[in-house]
Amino acid sequence: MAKRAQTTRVGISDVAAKAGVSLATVSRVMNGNLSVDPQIATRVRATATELKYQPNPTGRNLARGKTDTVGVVVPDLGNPTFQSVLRGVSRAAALDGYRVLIADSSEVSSEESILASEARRRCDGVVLCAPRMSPAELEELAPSLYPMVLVNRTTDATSSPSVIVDYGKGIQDLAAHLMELGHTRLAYVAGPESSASNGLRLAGLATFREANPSIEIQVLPNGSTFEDGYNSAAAVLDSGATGIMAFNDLTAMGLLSNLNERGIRVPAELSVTGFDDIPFARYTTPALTTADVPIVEVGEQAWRQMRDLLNSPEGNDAGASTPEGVTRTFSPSLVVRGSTAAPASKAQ
Amino acid sequence: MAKRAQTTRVGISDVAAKAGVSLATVSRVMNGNLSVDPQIATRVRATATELKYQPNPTGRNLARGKTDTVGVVVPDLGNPTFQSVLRGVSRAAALDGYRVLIADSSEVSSEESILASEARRRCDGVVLCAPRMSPAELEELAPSLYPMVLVNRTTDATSSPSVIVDYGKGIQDLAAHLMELGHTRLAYVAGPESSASNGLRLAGLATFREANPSIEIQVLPNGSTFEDGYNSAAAVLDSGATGIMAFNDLTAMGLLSNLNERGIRVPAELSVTGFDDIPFARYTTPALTTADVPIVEVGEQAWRQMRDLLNSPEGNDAGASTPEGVTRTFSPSLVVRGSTAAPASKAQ
DNA sequence: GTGAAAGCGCTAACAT
DNA sequence: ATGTTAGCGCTTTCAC
Repeated sequence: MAKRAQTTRVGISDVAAKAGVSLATVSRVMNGNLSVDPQIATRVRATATELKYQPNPTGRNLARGKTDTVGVVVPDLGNPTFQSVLRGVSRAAALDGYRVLIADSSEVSSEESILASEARRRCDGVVLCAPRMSPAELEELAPSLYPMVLVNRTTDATSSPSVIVDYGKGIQDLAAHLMELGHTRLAYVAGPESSASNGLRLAGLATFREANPSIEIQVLPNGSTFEDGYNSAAAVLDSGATGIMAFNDLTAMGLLSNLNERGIRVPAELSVTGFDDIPFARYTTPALTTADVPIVEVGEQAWRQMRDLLNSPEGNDAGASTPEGVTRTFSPSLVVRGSTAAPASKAQ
Repeated sequence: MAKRAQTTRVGISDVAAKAGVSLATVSRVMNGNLSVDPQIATRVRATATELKYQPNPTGRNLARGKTDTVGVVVPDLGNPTFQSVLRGVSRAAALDGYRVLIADSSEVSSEESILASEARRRCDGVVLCAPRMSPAELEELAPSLYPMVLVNRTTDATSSPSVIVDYGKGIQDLAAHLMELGHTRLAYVAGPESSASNGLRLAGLATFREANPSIEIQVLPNGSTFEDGYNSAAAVLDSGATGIMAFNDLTAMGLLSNLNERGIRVPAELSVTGFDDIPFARYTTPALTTADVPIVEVGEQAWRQMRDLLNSPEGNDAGASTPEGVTRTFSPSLVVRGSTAAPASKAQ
């Protein structure tokens, strides 16, 4: 037990005593239960205010079997994408009276499962961003994490809802844009190989290739940072392509920077596109044509899916078979700015 | 009570029964209490693993009177500064087995106090980032938030520890750098008036002025975004100053962008400095001279202060008078790059 | 070294 | 409409 050297923390019983009612009544009043005499309710509320009584959430949590908290598991809190997802979840959840507990695995993927389970135990559900986790591991983990909402991936194990960004469509839109401009030789400056969203872009390009056999698309292995983009310039120039699709805005900006130093004019000699539409994209010289990814909305939607799960009749216990296999897809939207134009001489 | 339509959640009693010991023993084993016979301990652990038993944190929290969770209150999760503080706290706290609960007031300062109190009740302590909260409100709130650590501000009410960035020193370093370069007419393109860190920069400049009466420093009211910086160009040029200190890197970059469009050469005609040293700062043209703010470290330090408070003999109850009035200050460090140089003709 | 039992602060049957 | 009471799942005295 807890024979604590307690100071003066006000508990529900203090209020009950002072207001001359039972604990249950105080509890009812505090929870807005209408079945309390208005007069008494008022008196109890006054007493609570006077005593500065604030219900202890832990006690409540234990009694109600829920915490009004949702966990958000991310591989890296330094990554703008996950920061935005987190923000989206946090704000949307707050509107429903829920809070967010963070679980940052700091890129240590071996800890991811443990972290996620831990978070799940402390919360009513988990929003999982685990792009690198193997499908097998995810499948094994999924049941114990229910209710769970997946971001940017799906799983068959449990029919957990997913919120995903259609990176494949985004890159296709970009490729189509370049094609329509008259480019016939394109190059994709790829992201990290381990990146799931890079895989999605690659798949999108494969689709595009099939539909447009006349267009050449080279894939140039690269990374995800500004510097990676900067360092890709030589390969880009060697490729002979006139339409360059960078993995994201950051690499596009790095590329732009190097190209500028070399005196290569964009978009006159080379068209360049980014991906994400980060705030800076509009301020590069020239302003960057890119695909806007509504990532905060992804977080908001993830919360909504979670809320539906939490409110579903199935209840929130582990293992149960569940109905909600919903996948919500967000499509990036093409944002045309100054970094793309018709190719210099060639086609068109 | 809770006559729940419970499914098969494994509790401590299940383990106790199956292992043929008492609840207390299982608890002791799970908590690494050495006073348990090694043989029994092993058996209990095996049973726990077999049953996939995981202690319920809520029950633990209630019994122990603590949650192993710290709340981080921020005015805006979209602001890179707070994102970094959050990240610093989260990672440092994780190393000590603590988790982070987010409270994002979404700039609604009227909710800030309530949010902070709410967070405090759910957690063992609170890291408060509330730059706009009035000193009076903070003073009133502080006692009920204990243990609390303040970021970028102090209060006298409770002697809560603070972790602050010395923006005043940073801007003075920048001014001194320009002065040493030979500039005698400086201009500070200010941030938002409501910004506390802007006030700190202003105060730093006042100090600098006193120490260096021969240097002229104009203050040009402005904002905090890239666009604000862009739009400040006219005023900057009108000022006649040759050394320009922007509120932060973003506004510096906006200014740079406009200056570039006008064909004004930096640093040949005008020297420009930023503040923060965001990752992009090194990639502008020319690369930005700025003051690096170790903001993630601020978050980490905030956690350490919190940990000290949590471990202090005073215990973590409200109202108690406490010893720790420690303020930890981080000084920005000057980062000289290409955007500053000796003035064209004038002095030197 | 181990178990029995008393809580931690609250909610929710159930009875009145 | 209100009170009584039995828990929620765990920790921790206290006695053995």
